[in-house]
Amino acid sequence: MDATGVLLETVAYRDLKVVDIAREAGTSPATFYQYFPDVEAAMLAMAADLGEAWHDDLSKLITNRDWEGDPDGSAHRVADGMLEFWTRHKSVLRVLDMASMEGDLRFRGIRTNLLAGATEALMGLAARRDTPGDPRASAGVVVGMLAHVANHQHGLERWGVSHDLLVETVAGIIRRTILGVA
Amino acid sequence: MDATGVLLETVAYRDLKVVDIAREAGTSPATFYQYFPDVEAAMLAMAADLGEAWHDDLSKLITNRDWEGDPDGSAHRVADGMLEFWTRHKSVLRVLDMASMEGDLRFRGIRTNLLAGATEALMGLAARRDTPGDPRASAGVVVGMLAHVANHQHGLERWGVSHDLLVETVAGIIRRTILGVA
DNA sequence: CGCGTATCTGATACCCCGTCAGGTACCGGC
DNA sequence: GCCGGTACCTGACGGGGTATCAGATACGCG
Repeated sequence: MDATGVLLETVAYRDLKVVDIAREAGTSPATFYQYFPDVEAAMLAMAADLGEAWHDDLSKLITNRDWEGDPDGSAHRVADGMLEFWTRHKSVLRVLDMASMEGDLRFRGIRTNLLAGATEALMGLAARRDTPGDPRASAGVVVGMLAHVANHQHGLERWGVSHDLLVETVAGIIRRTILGVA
Repeated sequence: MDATGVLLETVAYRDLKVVDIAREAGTSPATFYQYFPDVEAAMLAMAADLGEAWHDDLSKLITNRDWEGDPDGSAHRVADGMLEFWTRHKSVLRVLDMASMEGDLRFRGIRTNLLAGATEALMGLAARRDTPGDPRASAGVVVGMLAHVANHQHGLERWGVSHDLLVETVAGIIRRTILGVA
């Protein structure tokens, strides 16, 4: 799995071969097949691990905030934290995202669970503050936006939107959509 | 390219083989290679076609609106139109998205160009109305959000967010982020 | 030392990739 | 009707990745 992660940093998922993973891990392809039936299974395991490890942290990122006293700073902290998390694990999250889009139910389950912590925290926040609009839909869309922006961060920067400006903009949307504060 | 499109509806990009495309097109693999050096090149061509065909339509979707008289309805119309467009071409757009995430500059160029019409239209709208926040960043993030929501529409529906509610929520974010109307 | 268990790997059948030389169809000039 | 040109298609093949299995190797334990 480590070797898979390393290769995924530089190689497109489509071109990720068992032979290369085995070579990177200093072993033979046959050994790989003792642990996983195919590359997809290895990715599934990596995604599951990531979900396990971060489910709680992501929800804490939202709940451990003083939303009443400092809504603006809190929104910033959340935006920044999510972007940072996504950047750190982008290669795995990319595959997770793509497989979910393609309708793979196992990956989608992991993705839903990984984001559930964050989404439910935002949902509760929106409900408690009586923000107009459906809390579930708002939270889901906001989390999705965060994921997408994180994935295309590099593209947006090339297009002339700096990291700070991005955080600023995303924080604004969180504030207005979840907290209902202009 | 038609055969590729058909297969992409049911098969993951990772598992899209030249043999299958050739079979679907009722020809031999060697024929495929007369037109494209590999599967990626075929996808590139399909994405480019899509960009060509929709660049203008997507910007018209935004500019052909009575934003002053009916901001709410206009935002709805835009949200719905983008989601519909994405749904119609989801298989190609999925690949476009993924390749862009993975840093492929050719795909990213096409994606930027495809979205440029819509993004610039929103940018102009935000600038004209003196909406707080950077117009470029706001427009970029909003368009990204639309793309992401469209890609994960099915997942959100499974999670309990109906299509109508999604359009409603997204329209709200457009209204507040671009128009500055609560 | 000897046995059981766990782990690894060389060898292999199969499939897909990408290329080339050589076919086939069509067309315009004679 | 023949003929040469052009465009397009394909069978055949070397190269390489996939997935499997039988057999080798390492290790723990009485």
